[in-house]
Amino acid sequence: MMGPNCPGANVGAMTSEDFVPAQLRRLWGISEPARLGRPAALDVNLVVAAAVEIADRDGLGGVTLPKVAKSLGFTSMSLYRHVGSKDELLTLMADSALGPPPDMDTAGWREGLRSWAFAQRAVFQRRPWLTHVPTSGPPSGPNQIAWMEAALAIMSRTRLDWAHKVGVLSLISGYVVQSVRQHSELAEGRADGQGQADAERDYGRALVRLVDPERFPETARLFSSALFEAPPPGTPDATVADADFSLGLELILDGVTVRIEPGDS
Amino acid sequence: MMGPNCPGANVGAMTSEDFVPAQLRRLWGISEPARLGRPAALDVNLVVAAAVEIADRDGLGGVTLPKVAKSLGFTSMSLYRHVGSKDELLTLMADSALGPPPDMDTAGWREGLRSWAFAQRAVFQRRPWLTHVPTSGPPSGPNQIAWMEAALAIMSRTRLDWAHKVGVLSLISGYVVQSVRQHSELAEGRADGQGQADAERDYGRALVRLVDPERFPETARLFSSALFEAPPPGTPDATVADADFSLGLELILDGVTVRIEPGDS
DNA sequence: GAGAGAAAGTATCACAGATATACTAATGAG
DNA sequence: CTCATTAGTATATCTGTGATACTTTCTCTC
Repeated sequence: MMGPNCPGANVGAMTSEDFVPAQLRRLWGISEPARLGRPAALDVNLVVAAAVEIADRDGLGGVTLPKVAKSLGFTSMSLYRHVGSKDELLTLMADSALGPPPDMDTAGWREGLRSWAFAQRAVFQRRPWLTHVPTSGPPSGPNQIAWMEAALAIMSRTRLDWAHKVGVLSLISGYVVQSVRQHSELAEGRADGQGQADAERDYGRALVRLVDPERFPETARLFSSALFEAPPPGTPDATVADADFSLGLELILDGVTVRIEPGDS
Repeated sequence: MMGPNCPGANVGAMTSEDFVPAQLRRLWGISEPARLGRPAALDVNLVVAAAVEIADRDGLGGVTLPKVAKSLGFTSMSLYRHVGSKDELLTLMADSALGPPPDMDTAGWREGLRSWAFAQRAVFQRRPWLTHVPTSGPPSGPNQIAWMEAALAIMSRTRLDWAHKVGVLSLISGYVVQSVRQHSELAEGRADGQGQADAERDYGRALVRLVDPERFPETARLFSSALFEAPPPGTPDATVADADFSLGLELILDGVTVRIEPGDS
């Protein structure tokens, strides 16, 4: 799991008071520079930046230790000196690529949460691979925490208790992830081959033949409803996607309202 | 992508009227038995069943073509005769493992959707690997369609339009997936090593030292809130998880209520 | 009642990625 | 200067996907 030569792997050397797992130290960028021995030409941030660049270009699947190393002019094994394992690299990439949250309107909780959700969605849309990074633990990177802080700040004037705040936060952030992932996976699925319109038409045609109206009456009605007819040709995909996203988000916010109702804005 | 020897790979041989992609045919179990040549000892269902069994035991990561083949007493390559690619195998597994939806209370939409969500959650909890199968397209397997039908049936007495029905459905189902995945991934993360309590204590200790109250005031308050103190020792994990799940679900249902409000039950 | 030829299953192979182990190289403390 | 310490490398193993080119075992046709 963890390379035997990782700095900080020798945990016993530290006081239990100072103990912060090596992974967390790397996540927060607090590693002692190591004053002895050969100086490092490489460091965590370099490695992570290179990996992120590759992910941006080729998706998460394109990130392999050999490729990252080559893009830096080193061998694969050199990376283990800095990141412990590929899983850890992914975690580091996720926090780094997430970046800090933008300044946000905190006037009203509803507007605040809405803009938080849209901001996060924008980040994920720019880097869809982020939604595919397996969450290997509770949020612990500095940027993840910063986003969390932003959301909590938005809800701070609210009478919600901590459990509700955390619940709302994870509901919304889960929704954002889920919705971006959905879209990006569908887009990927039809990447090689035909265009979106063709793919949808084929899908529809095939399924209409498979979905027996006796067995699946509602679904059959859905497939023959206007929803699956071609949208007016001028409509950009993004507009449709935004509408879908807003629909769910506003629904959630309505739900939140019910909990906050009697209280302040 | 698709094995060169797949039955049905020779698409040109079919009328365009009959055209249903090979993958869909396998998904719906409608492949002509092939009256010529050597009869098959293996078939899609056998392969999929074996793969599901492995996934149940070892997780999705444990599913590899060699292992599946060996468990059936064949070689890896033989599977390509029946499933086209590993990705397709995953899709087939997902639909098969999902199974048909149980009979459900359709009296009131709210109770209906609630029990739909809990039913789906139960399936996912039983097979957490299901939440990790990449969705390679819109729902198209017979079981996926059946679950969709069930949800649409529940909403059929409602005044929601199709766009809203689909929106609500995907919101809820996304929530279920997200929430089960979250839990299973966290559980996995602490699988090797210490128990849950230890892990959480370590997490808390480490983060408390990293989360500067100046920079992250709300988060710091959260960490020192009662929420992170140990729950009464008798409480089973499942109870806590159920409460978390219900919190989000009821919130969503409240949101749905707002859309249905003036209408029927 | 061959034997053509189609489909099932197999044997090998090439390749790629993760990561352990054992090396060589550079550098500052003493 | 020299040696403990740390950085990066070389090499090798193990595992997984999937390509290519067989051999086997059927049925259908002549």
